[in-house]
Amino acid sequence: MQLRLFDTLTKTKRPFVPIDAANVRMYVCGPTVYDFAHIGNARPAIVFDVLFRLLRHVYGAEHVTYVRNITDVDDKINARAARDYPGLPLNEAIRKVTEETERQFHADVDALGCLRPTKEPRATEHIPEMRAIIDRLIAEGHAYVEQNHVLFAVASMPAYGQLARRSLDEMLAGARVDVAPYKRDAMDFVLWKPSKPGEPAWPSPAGIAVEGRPGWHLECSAMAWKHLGEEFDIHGGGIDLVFPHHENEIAQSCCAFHRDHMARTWMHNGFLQVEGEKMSKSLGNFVTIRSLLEKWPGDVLRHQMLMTHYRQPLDWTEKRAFLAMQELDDWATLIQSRYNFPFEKGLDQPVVDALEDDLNTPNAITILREEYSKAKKGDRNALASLVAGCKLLGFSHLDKPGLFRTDIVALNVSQNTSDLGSQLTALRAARANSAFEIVSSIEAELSSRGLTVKYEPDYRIVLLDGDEVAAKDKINALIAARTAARAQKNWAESDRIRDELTKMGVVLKDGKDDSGRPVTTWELAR
RNA sequence: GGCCACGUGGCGGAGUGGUUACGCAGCGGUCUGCAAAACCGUUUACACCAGUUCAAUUCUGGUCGUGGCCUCCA
Repeated sequence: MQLRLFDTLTKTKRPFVPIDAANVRMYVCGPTVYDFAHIGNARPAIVFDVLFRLLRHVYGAEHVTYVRNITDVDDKINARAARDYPGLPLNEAIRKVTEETERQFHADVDALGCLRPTKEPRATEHIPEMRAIIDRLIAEGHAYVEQNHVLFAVASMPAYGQLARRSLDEMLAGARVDVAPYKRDAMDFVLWKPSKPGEPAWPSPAGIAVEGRPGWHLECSAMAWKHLGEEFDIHGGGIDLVFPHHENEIAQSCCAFHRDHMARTWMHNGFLQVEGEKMSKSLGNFVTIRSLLEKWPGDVLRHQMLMTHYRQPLDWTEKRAFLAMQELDDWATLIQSRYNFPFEKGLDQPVVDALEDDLNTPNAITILREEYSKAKKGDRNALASLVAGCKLLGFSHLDKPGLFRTDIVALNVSQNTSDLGSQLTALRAARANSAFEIVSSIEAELSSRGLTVKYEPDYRIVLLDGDEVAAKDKINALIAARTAARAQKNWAESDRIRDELTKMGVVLKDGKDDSGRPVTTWELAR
């Protein structure tokens, strides 16, 4: 099957043909580094990571270049720097803010299982490229200088508005913003603007006396040009970037380089809501990736994202996260019990086919469910396909036992085990993400309740309010007593013992071994 | 106000001009002393109204609802 992608510019799903199959080039708009990334930011990171993995699979890992920029010059960064480091010179404070935020961003997307892009250019390292683009645009009448600003003249580009599918007339009719006095046309946008005193500043283009800094849209044109060339294959980002950001990138790059296209394919992921509401600071539901990673393993958040097609709207809910965790837990439990890592054969073509159909991850997951079902019945090939498919989708912790499971042993029945469940979930996620401060704080709280946390070699976490060996002995003794009672058909005693174990958080499963003899196994309640 | 998406069974979520999506939950069954687990089977759907068509959940128009962009928020 041939890779097909939906292109926002033409609004069609069509075969993807790279300009150069030996170097497939993709650009995705990255974060502006001034604050923790929120769950909405996680969506493009994960979506385009899957595309990156797919492209690497199809064209070879060494034949794909994925560039995701870091915007490190921005008004909000300046404001944050001034707020957080009032004592420092602004430029130094800005550096602290951007470095810290970038570090945090990387930790977050790493935990979500995203591969690092091939290149992560920073805007401030591409001022010469931006200046070069500005010079070209001015020389050719696509941009003009006015009151120390450089502005792009949208009237100079007939195709302006093509991506967003709105004409200049429509935009002017719908405009709700006062037009800045230095603009010739209401829709003209800033390529360069003067810096305020103390702000980051670079020498301005000819005709401007004061130093200045670039406009946001220009940064991406410059970085894409530098690292991917004048024209490349795929440009991605959130759907809210279509206008004006991507529209303006197209205007800048196409006019500067005399190209009909900046990118051959434009891809946009749908918007994300949280618990049915728009995420906003004013509503108090601004959810950071970091805060979710304290409760859920990164793979669970990834699975939850991929359950929905990337172009659909997605509602992030706790309930859905739980579904995602339950399914991954089932898969991981099966894989760990039967699979010898690192065995990496058996990638299932239907999974690849699903992804090649405009990144249809929900269908890919459906196929993995079929493989899971077959693997449960002993099909080794299906098991290998499940593992390989999970790997292609970027699930990175399915080989770590117990990662998704909550294990409780509360020997003292007075403990409230339902509360312990959420504590253990948080503890497990924190360990998975190396958030050791959080681990310590949870351990301390549990300790204050007289509970000891034990980390089993098989990654299970066991909570004890007594001696561990004694706990297991007690469980085994109770099971043995129950087995004896059952042998004598003393059902009352058998059920009494089972109830006692249930109160301890131990769930019994009666089965038979290979030779047909009755065997009772137990697991800890979820 | 202008432009653009989305609206599928209890929940999540694909897809298609006529044919079982799938997962969770539910229900029934098998197995179990009972229960749990496991396995098998299975009910419920395409927001509303009109149109095109032999046939529409799928195409077209309208209505309602939700959301996005037009304010350097993915």
